Amino acid sequence: MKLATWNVNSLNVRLQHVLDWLDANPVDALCLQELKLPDEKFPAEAFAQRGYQACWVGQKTYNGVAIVSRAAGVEIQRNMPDHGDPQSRIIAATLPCADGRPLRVISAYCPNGQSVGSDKYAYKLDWYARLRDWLGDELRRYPRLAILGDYNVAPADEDVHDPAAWEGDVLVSAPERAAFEALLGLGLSDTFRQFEQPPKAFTWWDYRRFAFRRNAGLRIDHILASHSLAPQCRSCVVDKAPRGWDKPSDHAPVIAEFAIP
DNA sequence: ATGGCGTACACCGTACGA
Repeated sequence: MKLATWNVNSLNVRLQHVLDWLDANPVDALCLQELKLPDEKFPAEAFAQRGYQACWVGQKTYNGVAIVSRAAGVEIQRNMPDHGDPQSRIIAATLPCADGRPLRVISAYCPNGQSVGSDKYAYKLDWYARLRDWLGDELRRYPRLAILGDYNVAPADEDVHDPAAWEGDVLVSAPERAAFEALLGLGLSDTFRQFEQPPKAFTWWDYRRFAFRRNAGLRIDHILASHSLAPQCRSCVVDKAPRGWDKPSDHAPVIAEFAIP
């Protein structure tokens, strides 16, 4: 069972990249973020032609998340319940597994936060607190759970190309890292760190200043697995290739493989 | 200190991302 996540920075612009990537990487489920399109513009037919189902929650211009999967998802949850928040950042679905135990998959686009101390930063921390509360409920209902997405947090200095330059800045500030750690405290594992990894492994590189060429990136896209799923994780890797394609997303996909049927 | 690049909407400059 292979699960992947990719912030595509507009599915309108990146659809061909996603389809090409799926042809080469036929994962069981791909979580997408930053669709930047309304529900009625989601290209469900393009995925169906390749044997993929999808569920999504869109939004004009901003945000928007989806789960594209071989098997149809059930118990689909769009946004956190009682969220009272117009931003489309969460979708969850239950996928069947051959061993009869369901797998809960969540695609998450966590807020960026703009700058420390801004209104958007306060929204980010509040959103993380709501995510933690709701995830606690989800974990009780679905012990086998994976939450994949763009967390907009680099958890540790080794996830930052230049920790001194980024010190205290948005994406690495102590309150943001604490909010991320609080998710792990629910009983989730950062699957990437379950394995030996090359140094300077990142998932996002700024479009400006040749950041990708200089590998001046951050690791902000993560695959978290519950304690009943994490021991089955066999690998977690970043696929840097699409970041080098023509007109790329600024994020690269992350893929985790699990030893479940 | 700023903007640098890309996307969306459409006010063809401004908001936003990370």
